[in-house]
Amino acid sequence: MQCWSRRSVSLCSTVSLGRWQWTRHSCTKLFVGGLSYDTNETVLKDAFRQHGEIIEVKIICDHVSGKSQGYGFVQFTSESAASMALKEMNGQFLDGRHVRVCFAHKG
DNA sequence: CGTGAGCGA
Repeated sequence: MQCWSRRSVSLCSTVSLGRWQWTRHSCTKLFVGGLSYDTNETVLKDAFRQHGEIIEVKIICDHVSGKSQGYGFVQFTSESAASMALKEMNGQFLDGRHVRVCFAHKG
C-alpha cells in the first residue's frame, strides 16, 4: 500500500498518524495550495522541477473570469520525487506566498 | 473582497 520506497518510509510514519487518505490510487499527483492569485504554472514547475522530474503542472483557474483559484496540481514521474518535493516544498515561500503541498485526492 | 481554505476539465 505504501507508495514510497522501502528506504523512504520515514515520511510514512510521520503523516500516517491515522490512515493513508492520499495513497488510494495515485501518489504522484500533488495538490499545491496557498499560491498567489498571480502564480503561474511556470513558477510551480520551475520550483518543483528542482526536486524531481515533472510530468504535468496545472493551475486551476476560473473558466469564466480566468483568474487563478490559488491552487494547482503537479504530476511527478515517480512517487519518490513527489514525496521529496512534498517534504521540501511544503510550507515554503513561493511567489511571495507560503505554498501548501499535499497529495491529490483523485486519480 | 484584490480575498486565503481547499482538490481540477
